[in-house]
Amino acid sequence: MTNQLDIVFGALADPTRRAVVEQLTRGPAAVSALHDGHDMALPTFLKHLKVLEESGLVSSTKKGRVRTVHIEAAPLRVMDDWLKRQKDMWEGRLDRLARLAETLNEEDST
Amino acid sequence: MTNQLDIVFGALADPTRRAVVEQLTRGPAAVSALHDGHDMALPTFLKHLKVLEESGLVSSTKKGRVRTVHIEAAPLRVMDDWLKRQKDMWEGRLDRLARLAETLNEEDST
DNA sequence: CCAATACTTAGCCACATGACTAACCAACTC
DNA sequence: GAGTTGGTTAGTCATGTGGCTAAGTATTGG
Repeated sequence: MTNQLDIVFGALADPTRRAVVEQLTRGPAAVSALHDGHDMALPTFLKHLKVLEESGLVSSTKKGRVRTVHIEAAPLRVMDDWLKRQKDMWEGRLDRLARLAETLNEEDST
Repeated sequence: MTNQLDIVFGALADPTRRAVVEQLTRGPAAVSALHDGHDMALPTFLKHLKVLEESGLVSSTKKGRVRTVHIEAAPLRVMDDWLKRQKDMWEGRLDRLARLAETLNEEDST
């Protein structure tokens, strides 16, 4: 039962990978350009890219010897939806509590 | 450089822990109540709770022998902000691209 | 006070993850 | 066509993660 959310949240639970996503929101980039500024060996970096790609957060195409990577919006939306659901449920509960408190208050003063 | 986002995303990259968060949006609950329905040994489950608590997503208080767990909104907001930033940047870029395309089109037809 | 309840601690194990080096392949460039 | 550039594959290693059992502590109910 390995949910897509597992993989997407997991992919973003790493500063290198989040940095790549942030960078890609400014436009597609080649692997080596993305690698610049990250102080780690290229194969290590490539593994991070692979994790991102398998999560669906990113896709890539190769032309000649250059692989270009671009961001994909869908998984971000899936996460956003999940977060929104939790927020709505939580706030709904707070509302109900507030109403309940008021009801009790009224009964108290009558 | 271990960011809070690392820990929060990491905490939610597990179905058991997400289920706990979902359950807690419906109100606080005792450890054993949360454990019900999760097919794993209690110590294992407790480790998940510890991860959630260390991420700040959840806090708990003990009264007598019962520990009650409640959700905390702040970390969810931090994540939401990060996601929103990415979305805004990404959509901003798409807008700029669209404008650019139009400009090129005009130049094309003049 | 004895037993059941509700965690808690300790210790073990298998597998996943993030890092590295070394060596390789495939395309441009001169 | 020889060398450089851009990426890939393979293999190793240390540490982290998620699971377990067994045994312990501290309330609470009878």
